[in-house]
Amino acid sequence: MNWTDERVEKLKRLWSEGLSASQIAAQLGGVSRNAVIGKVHRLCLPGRAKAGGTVATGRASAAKRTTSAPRAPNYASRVTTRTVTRAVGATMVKEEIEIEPYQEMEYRPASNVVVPISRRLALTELTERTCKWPVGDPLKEDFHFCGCESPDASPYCGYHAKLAYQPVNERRKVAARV
DNA sequence: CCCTGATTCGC
DNA sequence: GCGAATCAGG
Repeated sequence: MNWTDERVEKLKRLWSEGLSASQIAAQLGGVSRNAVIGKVHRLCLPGRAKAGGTVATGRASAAKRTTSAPRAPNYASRVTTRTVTRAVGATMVKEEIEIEPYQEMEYRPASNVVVPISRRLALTELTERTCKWPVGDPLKEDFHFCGCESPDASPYCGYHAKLAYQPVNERRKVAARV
């Protein structure tokens, strides 16, 4: 991939906006985060103030809110927290969300299925262990992938794996020709 | 183990 | 100039 003027400009912009090298690499496409960092140095762009890891974000003050119903006292408060970073226009949004394994306390519908919350990842941001279940219309802007954590080397999270590998189980296979 | 940026050095 | 490998850290 060539460092065209456009790409260099985009690099400068995103870097100044505080995006990480890997995220910039993802947005540019076709380059690694190392390439981005190397380019940043060659351009003599100002490095990150404090080296090593995350730029200071107001994580403490930012979103850490209890979104769901109160837990039953019996359940251990197993709360999965996950840090989601995404670029929204010209702003980096870094928030910590809480995902509770138990959707409801006692009210359990017949089908006890926990629908995962999509992380809305772009194609370039998928990794080995993110769910690659596509969501939405690929031709539209808001197309994205589930992006939830997928166990082992599975291409999908637990929920979407069930969907993916469940051919005709739902109903009794009337026309079972296999 | 996931991630971050920084540096080096062969190409 | 480029970027993978490596280093150093959270």
